[in-house]
Amino acid sequence: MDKNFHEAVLKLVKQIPEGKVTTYGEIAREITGSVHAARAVGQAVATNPYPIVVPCHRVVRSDGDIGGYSLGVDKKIRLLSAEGAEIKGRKVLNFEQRLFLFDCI
DNA sequence: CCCATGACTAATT
DNA sequence: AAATTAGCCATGG
Repeated sequence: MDKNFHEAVLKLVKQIPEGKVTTYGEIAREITGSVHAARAVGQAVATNPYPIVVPCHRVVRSDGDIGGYSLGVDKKIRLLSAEGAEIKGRKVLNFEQRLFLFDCI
């Protein structure tokens, strides 16, 4: 198995500071260089790594939508709210402002 | 190698 | 603003 991709994703996700979020596209661009690899990124985290150990709940969609979560979207919203991120329905408020970008993409 | 699937994205209608 | 289409990538059967 080539865990390289999976591991790379987890590594980046772990770097997301509390209260901040990032998008699947950014992670994809950081690893593969293609923003369209976002699906692959989704697959990587969807296989349920270590919940909470890896803050996968800080990964949202490019348009500010929550996206999904292994433990349920509700749990994701809960966690984000607990970190100070306001959630409206399925969207993150001021999401672009809380967006955490990796070192010079 | 081919096919189907998914926590995606961008563009179009 | 919501729904559809098309593109792109890794994984598993």
